[in-house]
Amino acid sequence: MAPRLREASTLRAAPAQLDLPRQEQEMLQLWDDNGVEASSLRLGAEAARGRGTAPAFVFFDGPPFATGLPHYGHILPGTIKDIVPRYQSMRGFAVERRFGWDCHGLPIESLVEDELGIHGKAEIEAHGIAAFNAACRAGVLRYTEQWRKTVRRLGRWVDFDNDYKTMDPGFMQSVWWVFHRLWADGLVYEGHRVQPVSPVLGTPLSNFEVAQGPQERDPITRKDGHKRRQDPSLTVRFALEDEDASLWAWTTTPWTLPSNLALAVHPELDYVKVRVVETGEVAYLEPGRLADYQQRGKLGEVELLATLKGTALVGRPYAPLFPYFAELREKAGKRLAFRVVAATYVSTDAGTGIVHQAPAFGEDDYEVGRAEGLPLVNPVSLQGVFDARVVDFAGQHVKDADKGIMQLLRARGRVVDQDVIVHPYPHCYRTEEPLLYMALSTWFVKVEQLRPRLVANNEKIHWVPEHVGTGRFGNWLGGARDWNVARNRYWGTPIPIWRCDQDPTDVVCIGSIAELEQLAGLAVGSITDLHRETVDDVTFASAKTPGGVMRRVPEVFDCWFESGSMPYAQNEYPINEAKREYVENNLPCDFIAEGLDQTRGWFYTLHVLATALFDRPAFKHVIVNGLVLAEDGKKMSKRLKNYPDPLVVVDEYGADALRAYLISSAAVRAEPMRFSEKGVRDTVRTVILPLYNAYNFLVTYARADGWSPTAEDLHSRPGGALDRWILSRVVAFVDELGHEFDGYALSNVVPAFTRICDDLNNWYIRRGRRRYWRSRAEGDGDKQAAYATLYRVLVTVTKAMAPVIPFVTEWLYQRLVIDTGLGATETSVHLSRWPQLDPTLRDVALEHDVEAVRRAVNLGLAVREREKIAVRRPLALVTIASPDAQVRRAVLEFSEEILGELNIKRIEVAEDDSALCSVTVKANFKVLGKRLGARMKAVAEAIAGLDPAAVASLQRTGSLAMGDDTITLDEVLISREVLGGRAALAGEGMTVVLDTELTPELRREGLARELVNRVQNLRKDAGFDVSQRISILYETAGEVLEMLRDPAMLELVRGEVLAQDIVFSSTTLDMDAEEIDGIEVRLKITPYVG
RNA sequence: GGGCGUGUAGCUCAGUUGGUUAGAGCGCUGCCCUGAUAAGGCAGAGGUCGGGUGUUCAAAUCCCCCCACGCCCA
Repeated sequence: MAPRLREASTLRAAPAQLDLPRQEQEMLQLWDDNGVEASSLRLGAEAARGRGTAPAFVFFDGPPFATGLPHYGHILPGTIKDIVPRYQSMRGFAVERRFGWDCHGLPIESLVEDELGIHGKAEIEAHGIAAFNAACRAGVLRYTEQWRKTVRRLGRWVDFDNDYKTMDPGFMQSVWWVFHRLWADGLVYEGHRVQPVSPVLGTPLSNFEVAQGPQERDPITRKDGHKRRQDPSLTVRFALEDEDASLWAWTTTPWTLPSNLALAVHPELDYVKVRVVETGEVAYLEPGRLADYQQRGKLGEVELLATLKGTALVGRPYAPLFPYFAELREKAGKRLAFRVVAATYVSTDAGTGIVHQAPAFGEDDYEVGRAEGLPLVNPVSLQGVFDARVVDFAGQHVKDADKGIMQLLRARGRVVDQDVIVHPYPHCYRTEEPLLYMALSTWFVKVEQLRPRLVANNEKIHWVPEHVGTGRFGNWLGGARDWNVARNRYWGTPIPIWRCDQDPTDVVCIGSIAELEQLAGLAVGSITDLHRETVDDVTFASAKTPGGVMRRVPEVFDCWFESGSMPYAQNEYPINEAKREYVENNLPCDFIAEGLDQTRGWFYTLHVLATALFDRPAFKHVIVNGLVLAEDGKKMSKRLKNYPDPLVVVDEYGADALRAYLISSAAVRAEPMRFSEKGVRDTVRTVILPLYNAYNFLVTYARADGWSPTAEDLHSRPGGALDRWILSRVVAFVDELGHEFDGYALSNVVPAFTRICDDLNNWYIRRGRRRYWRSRAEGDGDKQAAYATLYRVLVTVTKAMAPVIPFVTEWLYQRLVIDTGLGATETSVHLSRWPQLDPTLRDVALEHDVEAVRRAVNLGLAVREREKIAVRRPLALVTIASPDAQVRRAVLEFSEEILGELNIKRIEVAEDDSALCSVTVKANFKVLGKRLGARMKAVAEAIAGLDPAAVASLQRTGSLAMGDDTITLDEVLISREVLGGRAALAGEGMTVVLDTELTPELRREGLARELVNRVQNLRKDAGFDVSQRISILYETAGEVLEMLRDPAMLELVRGEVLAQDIVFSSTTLDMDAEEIDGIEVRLKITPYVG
């Protein structure tokens, strides 16, 4: 097949100046102008509505909080969330990609509180829930335009127009449906949880809010903690009722003592009964703690009366410190409170080893109380004020009451020791006042009961990396606790539970708007929103309690409950009948991707709800990414400004480079990565430019030759070894890439790409260069094969990489395929199909051959380096010796490449290298160790000491008797070392020897090549086009002058540098002075004007 | 305090079921090549494999302890 030459090429000229960010902007414009993104997204949306023909690949996008700006923590998962759907689209699937917004919750409420200048329950309610929520609604989407801009600029295709918002009534109604289903299945109950309360705000705080509070680094342990504060350190005696002795207990919160209901001991620990010599008091406590009190001078001499295990104390009754709850002492004739209980959390780090229990005021206390059947006594309001039951301190703030409580106890002789302690303690993030922990009523989902199903369903999920699923997530599921889904907040989906004002046990759960309208006697369609300001006022008559009015409980949902409901709620399931089937058919979804921090967040809530509702996992494949840290290894911080703005980075280096950089990092394997701008810059050089350069080469010569690609060029089967080799490599590359994409192993993609670029640029093009320069002979089939193969390789690699680097691949595709009219019907690489190559193009043996050849070349170049012989200087002969027949064949097949790379005239191959090398033999530990075990050491020494004759025999016959053993050839490793005094090197499977003898002819040619080099440098400096013909004026002397008088050499120089004439001149002044082997050469080159 | 992960060259990371002299890319230094490249090639320097024990003929790899860092939980 002859190339069609001398016509104008259909390939557009490459731009003089490469400007990747500008090209990306042009591609964005192109996608907009041609509706490319929209068309890809439309396919997915159609599949979601049950229309369209392509099968659906279902992707769920986790909703970010709409109150922050996008940063690298979003860009990394965003890139992953773009690559996979792009790949699946090219594979022929329709991928719906709806962006989601997490609109509810504390972040926006906090912002609005700041903006309105109001804080806490009382102020918000005074302001009005309707007004407060209106402010949240108005403010929550403030950054959506910036998100859209950033996401678009990064090349992520996602549907913003058809987005979902957790504050949409349809979404919220589905959340109600989800909760109602759980309710109907008996998975919801009302219970208590000990929560931190900010008394000034009068509200419980979330963990998130607690973490916003003051954080100090402990000067000694260097651990981050809460703010340090001074608290009382009080040791109190509790009088036993069955013995004239007391139990000593320690507390830093005297205000919890009025609510004391029990004392806890560790059942396994030893306790002592002692008599204090000074006072005669008999007391129980843990001996190590006793010693501590003595050491600190708090206690004098004691007399040991007995030693006993904690279990021996369990059940013993003591007198209540205060009378307030004394009636709880017994219930139905059985001791209920004021007794010793066992608890394994009791430690000997501080206190007495006997721990005061107030079940309402501590997590551990609460659990112990629950296990022991103790009642829950909480005489403290959310404002931190004692109620009437604590008669002596009623109306006082608990922290203020501490002093009075201590005075009272001291007056009654109950205080063993009073001191102060400085310790870290959580404080309110707004008021900086200490938080109080107290048990509050809330609503729970019974997750503990679901554990076995959660674990079983997790086994169906493909986690990347695997250990997150088996380790972190799996462990978390195995120990999952019941989920507190209620929050005492305002801007959220209200919990749809209505309770009777007469009978608190009379409750109903509402599952839809229609149901509520019907119960409340409202017109169908009259409720158009579900936020608190709308539904809090909806009441109806109790069905059970005559005269009772049903009112909604005040709480809203944890916003994680909403995001976990996203698979159903984004499609308004099950109310929206049009999408019902789609939702049901596509559970679990195919793919999600988020950060490691979502293990307890979105991953978990999706999984819990999918298991509870459908007993299925929520997703099939998940990629978990790690945290993106700043270059200094610290968290990225706006305040520290320790990272560059993403949009600035993109404007400087392009989104492709940023994407390729992120996707190649450890962060796609859930490990933390350090972001560095330099890393992005290097990615331009090592990833983007190699592909562009290969393209640039093709275009340069195709245009010079007037070559244009045809559709056949994408299917031809070239005969030449070099062409067959690169096609084989491309087949391998596409296979590898497809395998990585299919396995969601994105971190391997870019390394595979750089390998194929290396093969293409540094071997295929480099070795094939001259095929493109030859004269424009008609009927030059090899030239056509060269163009066609290079073209095909570029198109294939471009398509294969399109999901990862969508801009430069589109730019190339437009030039390679669309411009040349070969684009079939699609207008974008992203609407084309993933490359599918004929697998018979793969030739593994050929790939091995080229590896051996490249090894031989490297050895040859290393010899030249060592011998200090420049590659420019031709040599006469290279000998490659190898016992491997395959290597020898490969060397002969590619002798032209070897000779060209090494600049040598002739090649010889040899089988026997024994004259060149000494052979050393070593045991192959891996093979032999398995067989010999402990005898390994001795045999290895014997093998190392074998004489050359024995080694030769082993090589010849394949085995050798050694004492009692017989070793075989594959049980040893033979290495070669070139004998001294030769220009040779031995490598894996071969020895390369150079003949360094220089004949006068070789010497002359070397000088000619030097001259060519000087002229080429001048051409480049002058900026001449590669096909520009030139005239040369020169002045020189000696050997160089002699060389130029040799017609053959003159011709060589002329041909290499495209010189029309080479003329000696001693007159021109503005010549460049060069030097070759100490001889001055003065040169002037000018464009040839024919 | 618990769970999970990480610790290997100046930097970013590979390192299979334990097995020869621990590798790659980038960076650095030197040399070289260039009729595409914002390039490329060859070589060199640079490692107590976080520390310590143990198991083994043999440990970066397996056990135990410790240290540091990260995330989540408490």
